[in-house]
Amino acid sequence: MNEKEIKILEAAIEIFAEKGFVSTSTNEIAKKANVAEGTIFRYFKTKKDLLKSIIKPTLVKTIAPFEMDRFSKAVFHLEYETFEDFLNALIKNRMEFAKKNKAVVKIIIQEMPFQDDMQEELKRLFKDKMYPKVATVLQSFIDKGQIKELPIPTVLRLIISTVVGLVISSIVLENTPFWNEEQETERTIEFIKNGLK
Amino acid sequence: MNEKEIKILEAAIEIFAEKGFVSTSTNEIAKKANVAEGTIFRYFKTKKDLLKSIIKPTLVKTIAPFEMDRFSKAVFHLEYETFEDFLNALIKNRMEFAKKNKAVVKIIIQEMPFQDDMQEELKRLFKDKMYPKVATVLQSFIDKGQIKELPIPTVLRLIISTVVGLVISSIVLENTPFWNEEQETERTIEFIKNGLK
Amino acid sequence: MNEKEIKILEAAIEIFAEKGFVSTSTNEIAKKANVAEGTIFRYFKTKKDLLKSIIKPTLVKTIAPFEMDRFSKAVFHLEYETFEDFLNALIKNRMEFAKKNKAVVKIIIQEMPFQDDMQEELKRLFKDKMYPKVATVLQSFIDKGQIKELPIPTVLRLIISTVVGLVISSIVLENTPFWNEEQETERTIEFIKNGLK
Amino acid sequence: MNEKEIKILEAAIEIFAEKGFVSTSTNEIAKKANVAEGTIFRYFKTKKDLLKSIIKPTLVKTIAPFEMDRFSKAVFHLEYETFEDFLNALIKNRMEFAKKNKAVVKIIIQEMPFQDDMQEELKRLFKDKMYPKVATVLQSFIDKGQIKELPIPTVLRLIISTVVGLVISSIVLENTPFWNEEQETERTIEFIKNGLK
DNA sequence: TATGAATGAGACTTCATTCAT
DNA sequence: TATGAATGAAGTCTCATTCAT
Repeated sequence: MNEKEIKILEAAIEIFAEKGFVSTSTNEIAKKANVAEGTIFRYFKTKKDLLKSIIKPTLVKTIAPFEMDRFSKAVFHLEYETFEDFLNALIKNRMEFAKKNKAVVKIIIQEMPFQDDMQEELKRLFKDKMYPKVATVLQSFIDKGQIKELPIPTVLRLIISTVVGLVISSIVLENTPFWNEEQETERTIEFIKNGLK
Repeated sequence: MNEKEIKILEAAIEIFAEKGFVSTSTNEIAKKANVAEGTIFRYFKTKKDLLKSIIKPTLVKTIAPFEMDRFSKAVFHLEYETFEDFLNALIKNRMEFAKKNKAVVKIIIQEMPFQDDMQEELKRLFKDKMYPKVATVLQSFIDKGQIKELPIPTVLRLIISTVVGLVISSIVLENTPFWNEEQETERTIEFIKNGLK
Repeated sequence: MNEKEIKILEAAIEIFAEKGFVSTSTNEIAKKANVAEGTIFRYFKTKKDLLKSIIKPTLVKTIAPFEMDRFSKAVFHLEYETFEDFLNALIKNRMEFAKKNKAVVKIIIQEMPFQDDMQEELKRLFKDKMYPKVATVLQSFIDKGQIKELPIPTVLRLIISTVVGLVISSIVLENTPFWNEEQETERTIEFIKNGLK
Repeated sequence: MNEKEIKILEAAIEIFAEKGFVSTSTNEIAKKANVAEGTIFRYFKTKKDLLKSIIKPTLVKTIAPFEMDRFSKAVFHLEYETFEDFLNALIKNRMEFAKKNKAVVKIIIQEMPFQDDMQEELKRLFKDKMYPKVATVLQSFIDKGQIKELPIPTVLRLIISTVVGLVISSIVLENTPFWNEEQETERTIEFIKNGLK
């Protein structure tokens, strides 16, 4: 990927995250990226296209691990004897990812509700790639009696709510004296584990 | 409040929720409200002002109960012997409110990150009106041994994450066969209760 | 029709005729019309729309007479004993119209080849409204032996070519010493009459 | 002439004819010609220059014959006893040329009204090279009594109108069942001949 | 010689806001 | 009080042209 293209993407990510997609002008992006406004449109057909080019890779990388072997080994390998080990691996991995991609994650959360086409894609990715694998693993823990007998979607909802809450808190409170990330992560894992026991 | 003013607010709420604040034109609002575009600016100095007029009352109503006696009686009265009873009252009350104000809640969630002045106000409201009361109640449950020894902010974060997740699921999945609200509410309460035990 | 709307139309007609549709900027039109650029778009949704609003009425007025009674009386009434009388009425009437609408006629001739939708409409108008009536009249002159036995489309092509040539010459050479309109019109009528005898 | 230059010219002719000069982008031409956009500007200083390079040779070739010996022999040689023979030679020759250069002829007709410099050149060519020769020939037919006593410009206007009408019809209706070229050419010659008798 | 990335002027269009009625 | 025509700033995007490679 071209150097200017990268600079444009970086500038766009930063400003989109700060002011939102619609409130960001291409002129502003160009200035921050140190390119001419026209240059943006050489690399991205439209402004919307630029947004997609930002969101899609991160979306894919968010979901993708669930279908890859290495991650499977890291997170979903059934050798994990306990639900707690699984939660540990899952949360730490996703937390790290979210913090590395803080700005893009913010953009995704904020713009997704207005981007119907991307919503569709996200749903598809989730249903086809992520859900089946996660469901299998969770079911195995239910079978082993480590999680209470609940519908998988309910279990998933509760886990996701809590983890997303953790991620957002971590992003918002990062670098404040109120936030001890390791400790809060431990507590969150404990909370979920007990909540589902 | 004038009839036209109400019609403008209603129209704005509906469109803001659907398309977002920036992507909604005052012309569109005027048409839906059946008033002239100029009329909007008679009641609301600017478009941003209209947004504030929508968000603020709901924000206040979201927080206000925590300082009012009747709600205090309903939710925070220390006569609640158990944490479960408290959670029950809290969640059901907030769920009902969120669903009654679905559109405005959506607007608040989506626009708040970009409205620094309102963020400030929200923080103030939270810190001054809501947090002290909630903290007291939660502390009382900790003292009684119904909740684990954890910092109040952590407890609050975990509860709020889970409840917000419930509210969003309820709004998104409302009227689909996948969603049995009463059941999911019960399960969520159970989850929090056990998670914090 | 509003005064500003008229001023915009007049300005657009003048500049379109001079520089062509694509080479005319809305900014230029606005300046000539003494309105703000945005005002143009209150009255005409797009620039293309403005073009249509210019072309269509003239197109209709060009064709319309052929279906109206008063003009029929003037041009097509079968009381015209001779083909020459008919030609006289036709040519003088159309010449006058073309000169009154010089600029718009120029625009139509120049832009029509690139406006597929209008071409379609023109074809329809011609086939449904104009051709049938003209064909009837021409046939009657053939039957009376005043015109040679030729296919109607051929007759029409020859007449139209010659008349359009006259109109263009008249527009181009107007106000030059080389042009004596009355004389040239007479000669053209004579030319057609003899050519088809 | 370089191979790339030719490919550029060919591509430009095709697209100019289809979409018009202003609506054609150099990028589009480059793609169709299979060259880089910059290459266009190596051979033609500006886009306008490219247009001129297309129009000029055809314009010259349109006029040139009138000053060349071989054509003079073919068309203007005074050995032609009759006006009809002359018309025959003229029309068939010009029809063939127009059809061979259909696209460029279309471009000339459409762009000439907006290109003042080329208009000037065309006028000059016409006045200096074409008119004198044609006038001489036409005068000879008038003298022989084969054409009515009319001013030469008028005669020329009537002939040109009719022939241009024939050429356009031929281009537009080419390959439709409505068009029998040979027949229509004969009828047109007959029309002019009788019209001027 | 040929390329094509980069430019920035300028195109069309939208929209919050004003103000005469 | 209510209107809606008018504004013009600002937005997205296109394109002929340049220039380093």
